[in-house]
Amino acid sequence: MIVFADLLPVSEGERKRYEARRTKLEKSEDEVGRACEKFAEIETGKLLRVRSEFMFRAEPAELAGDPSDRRLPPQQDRPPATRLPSPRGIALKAYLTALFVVQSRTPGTYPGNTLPLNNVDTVSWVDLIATPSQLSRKGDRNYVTVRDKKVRQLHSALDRLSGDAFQLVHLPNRNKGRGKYEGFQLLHERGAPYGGGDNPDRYMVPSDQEHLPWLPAGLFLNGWIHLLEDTEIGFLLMLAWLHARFGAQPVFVASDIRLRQFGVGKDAYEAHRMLNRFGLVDVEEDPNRHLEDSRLTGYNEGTMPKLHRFELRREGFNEQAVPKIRSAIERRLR
DNA sequence: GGACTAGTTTTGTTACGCAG
DNA sequence: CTGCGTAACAAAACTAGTCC
Repeated sequence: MIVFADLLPVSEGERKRYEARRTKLEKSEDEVGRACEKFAEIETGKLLRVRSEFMFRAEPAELAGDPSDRRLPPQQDRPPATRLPSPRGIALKAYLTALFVVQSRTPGTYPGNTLPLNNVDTVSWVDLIATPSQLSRKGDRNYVTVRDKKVRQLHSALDRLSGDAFQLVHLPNRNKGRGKYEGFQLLHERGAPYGGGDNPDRYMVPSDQEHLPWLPAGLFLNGWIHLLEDTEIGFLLMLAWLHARFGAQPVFVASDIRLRQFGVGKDAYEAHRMLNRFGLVDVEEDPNRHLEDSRLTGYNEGTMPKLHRFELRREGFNEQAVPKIRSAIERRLR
């Protein structure tokens, strides 16, 4: 694959970011492989379908302060897909993973949760996640295993997902002395209402008639979910929504909609470059971008915007994430 | 106005050890 | 298995530039 950005020299900061990412890849690698094997042992959906409310809010969020700042609306005003990301949390990944697993059930039903959280005798939720966690030991005893760390990360993610701020998960055993996370139940993708209040609906497997944004099963089966950053997943979900709305053609978003309805800020928007390197997104520059006219007229006038256009490369997910990401990084650092 | 880059600050999860 | 306090840390968020 030819990536023209590869011809530009690598700056020091960029080199550092790529090296950090490679280190993380190396730490995660084995776990990713194991998770892929476990996915193969259970029933999952044929692809990941996500209801619109998860990544898009129909009613644009208010922007505080000077609108020309192009700042993101505050966390609580963004849709779940862009509110969930956190420095080292796995809440977004855990929720999407649960959706994917549960979508193997009959459409139109409220799916039960049949997997244990952590049981060595059978495939468990903890087997389906992979993180860069390493075995740590003090002297030669008293060590914390990778599995223990993953269980904690999962607990923390479920705490966050079930909190008032999100309401994407219900913990029926919350008040039990032990096993408070066992049997967690999914709630509707909209999560907590923007104005406050409760999310009353349990998660229902979408019917085949519902026309929903979707991502390929390879996101999970080939290990991408563990290795993409939350911002990159958020960007992919935005593209999936745009394709659901506008069909299989290059899509673009005006910044006002990107910020107020998708909650995708400048940094998350930059994710497109990495995703392009990984072969997951095609990027097309607007041919009219360098027109003399520097004044921008409204997007609704049918004028050509000077925006990049994107297209999901869904076939990209058919590749194994680990070697693909590694080669993209190597190619850049060479 | 938008794409893009670099550098800095903020954020809040995670790691960790230990205790119950 | 669960809870707690602390510190480390990575990613997000922000600031401030350039260029067209």
